Amino acid sequence: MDASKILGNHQLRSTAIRRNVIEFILNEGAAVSHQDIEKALPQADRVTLYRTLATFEEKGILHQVLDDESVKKYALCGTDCGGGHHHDDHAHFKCEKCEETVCLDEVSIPAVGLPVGYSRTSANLLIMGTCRACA
Amino acid sequence: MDASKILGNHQLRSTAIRRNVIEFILNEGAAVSHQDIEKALPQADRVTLYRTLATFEEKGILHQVLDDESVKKYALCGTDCGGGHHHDDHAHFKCEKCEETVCLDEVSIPAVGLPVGYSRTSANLLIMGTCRACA
DNA sequence: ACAATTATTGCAACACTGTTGCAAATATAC
DNA sequence: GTATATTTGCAACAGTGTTGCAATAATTGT
Ligand SMILES: [Mn+2]
Ligand SMILES: [Mn+2]
Ligand SMILES: [Zn+2]
Ligand SMILES: [Zn+2]
Repeated sequence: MDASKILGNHQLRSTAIRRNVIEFILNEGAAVSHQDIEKALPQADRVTLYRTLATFEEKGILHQVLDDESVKKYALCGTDCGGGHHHDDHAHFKCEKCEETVCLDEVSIPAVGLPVGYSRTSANLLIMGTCRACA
Repeated sequence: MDASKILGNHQLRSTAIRRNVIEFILNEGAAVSHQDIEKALPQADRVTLYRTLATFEEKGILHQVLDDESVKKYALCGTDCGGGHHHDDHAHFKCEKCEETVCLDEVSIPAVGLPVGYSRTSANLLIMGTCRACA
C-alpha cells in the first residue's frame, strides 16, 4: 500500500508529514501513540501530528485502539472504513513484555448477554498477555 | 458496606477523605474519574485524591475500568481482590447517552481464539451502547 | 490521657498530553 | 504561473498526573 495513494483515496492532500506518518505506521506493524510518531519524526510539529491523527481518524485511515495506559493509540483501518464510519470490530492484543499492541483482525469481538434494557452499538476488547515474539 | 470497615479490612487508616471517597463511589453506582471525585469533594487536595485512588487500587479496593476517552476511571472491586491481586474479570458497559460506565459483574469476558504463540493473562471488554435508563 | 511512631495530607513545582487561534507556507486546480 | 483552499508552525493555554518535602493527623502503647 502506497502512502500517497491512501491520501488520495480519502481526499487528503499529499504532504511530506502525512506520507511519513502513514509510512511509519505501515512499517511499525503495531498500534502507535502520538509520542511514538513524534520520536520517529522529530522534524514535525507536535500540533500538526495531533491534527494529522485526528484527520486520519475522521477520514477512516486510522482507528483508535483502547489501551490500559491512558494514552491514545492508533492503528490502520481496514478498507471498509471511511467518512466518519469505522468498522474495526476486532480484538486487540497487548504484550506485557514488549508492550506492543497489535490488531487481531481475524478475531471478532464475541457477543455477550447484556442485562435487559441494555443495547450494544460497539465494543472494545483488549487482551493482555505475551505475544509470539516474547513467548 | 461501611467505609471505615473497608479501610480497616485493607490495613488503611480511616481518614475523612478516604471515607468520603469510598462513600461517594458507593453512592455513584458507576465508575468514577478523578475529576468526578474532585467535583464531589472540593475540600480535598487533588494530589491527595490521586494518591488515594492509587492506594485503593494497590490494596484491592478499586479496580481501573478501561475507557474510550483517555481518562482513568475506577470502580469498586469484588471481595476477592486485595494485596496487589485483582480478580475483576467482568465486562464493562458505557452508555453513549448518559456517559455512565458500569460494571457488568455477571458478564465474564469470553475466551477467544488467539493466534498461535500468543497467551492471555488478562482482558478488558468495554461494550458501548444505550443503558436501561436511557433506552 | 499523653507521648511516640508512622501514615497521611497539603502545597509548590513540574512534566506531559491535548487544544485553539492565527499567520505563514504549500498543494492542488485552473 | 496564479488563485484558492488546505495544511503547517508557533505561541499560548487548560487539563492530567507525578514528585519532594514539611505539616498534620491516626494509631499504638504507656
Ligand atoms: Mn485494530
Ligand atoms: Mn468493574
Ligand atoms: Zn511481545
Ligand atoms: Zn445511559
